[in-house]
Amino acid sequence: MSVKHALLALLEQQPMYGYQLRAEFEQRTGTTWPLNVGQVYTTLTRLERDGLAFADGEDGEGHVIYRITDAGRDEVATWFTTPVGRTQPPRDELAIKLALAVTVPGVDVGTVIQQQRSATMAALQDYTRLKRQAAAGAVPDAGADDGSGGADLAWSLVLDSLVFAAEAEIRWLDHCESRLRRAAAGGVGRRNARLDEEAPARGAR
Amino acid sequence: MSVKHALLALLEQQPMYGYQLRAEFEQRTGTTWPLNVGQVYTTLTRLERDGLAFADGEDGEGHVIYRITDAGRDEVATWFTTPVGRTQPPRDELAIKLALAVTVPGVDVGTVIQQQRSATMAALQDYTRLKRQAAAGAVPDAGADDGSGGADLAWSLVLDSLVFAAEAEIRWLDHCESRLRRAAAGGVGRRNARLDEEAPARGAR
DNA sequence: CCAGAGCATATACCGGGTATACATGTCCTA
DNA sequence: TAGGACATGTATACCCGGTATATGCTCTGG
Repeated sequence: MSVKHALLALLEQQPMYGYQLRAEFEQRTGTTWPLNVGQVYTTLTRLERDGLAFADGEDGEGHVIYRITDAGRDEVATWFTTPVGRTQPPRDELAIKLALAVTVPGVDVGTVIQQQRSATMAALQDYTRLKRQAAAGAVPDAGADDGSGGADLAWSLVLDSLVFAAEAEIRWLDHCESRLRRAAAGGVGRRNARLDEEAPARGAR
Repeated sequence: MSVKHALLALLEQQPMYGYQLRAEFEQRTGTTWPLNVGQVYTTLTRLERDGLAFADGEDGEGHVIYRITDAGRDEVATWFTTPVGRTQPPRDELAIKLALAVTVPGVDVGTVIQQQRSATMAALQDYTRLKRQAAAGAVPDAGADDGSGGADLAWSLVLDSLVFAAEAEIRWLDHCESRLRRAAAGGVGRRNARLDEEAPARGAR
């Protein structure tokens, strides 16, 4: 639901049309999560259906202008005041992959971990390179108002978020490696982590 | 695509029926990501459509047994050997929320951050509590094979992944707070972060 | 005997996300 | 100046992930 609420928050700031909403969104999140235009319009349709926004005619250039409603303003307020994530974290593909790699025989978990670490470290370098670019491109000192409304700061914070997540991923991979080594050395769970055949038939019932 | 590949990996280990696949999946990921049964069957249908698995009659109890194909085995192999995430990381709702909170006037970013930190720390405590339970429930020393096939180890690693992610989130929130404080003190971007009205009209064109 | 619970399969439905169609306007250039 | 490339702008078709629900079945306890 993040796109829906993000669009609502932008509409709260100012009435806008679809294409403009995409531009504003991407100005704040940069190249991280390019927003497909189609999704903007479908989301706007749903927002109108749910009474959170409505198309309010056209401006001078023929753009369909959307406005937020009072219900929409309430929705934005609750979105900002309600923390996210405590219920069900989104499925983590890497965690699922490793959980399967550990339990399914015939998979070399060590290689999976090593390759993933390399890829994540490469991504980390990309992020730091992007951060350098962003720092260079930013206005060194915009006295009163540079017109960006802090969009470059937001984009920088998003980048930091990716960096922190990638670093945590690498730490977790190291942690998995050492735990697997310990398990292989000790008595418990010395199977898997190497290709050993003949899995016992163990159904659910 | 993580569910699709996870089911394929399970089918590579052994032919199974739908309900059994869900049980095997949840045994490895615990209560983290409960898998809806319906998704299993729709995914199986798609797997059959794409030639990665096929329904191979019934077993004694009348269960529809699915088998993996050679193409499916290839798919699993490439899944395990190809790292994940370098292309487009999944949308992070929290990052989007904060990016919007920073750029949209009238939002108290400090409160958003503080509330989120509290919620994340609560989740962190839940995770460590679950880890204690898992450690207590695990077989202390299963000499040869406890029949779980390392499912408890996988579930424990998944939990660790959640812990690492939550810790990184908290670190990022602290980082955001200090950056915002610095921005508020310095010259650049002293707007936002406080409710100041009268946003200048700045459209995309 | 039957009410409820767990097992098992299947389908309807919605939201997220991508690709694509289509139309307009602008700008560059052969 | 005609035309091609390109950005702007809106809209729709389509697939996949995810949830809820319908429908049987078996087993068990009161």
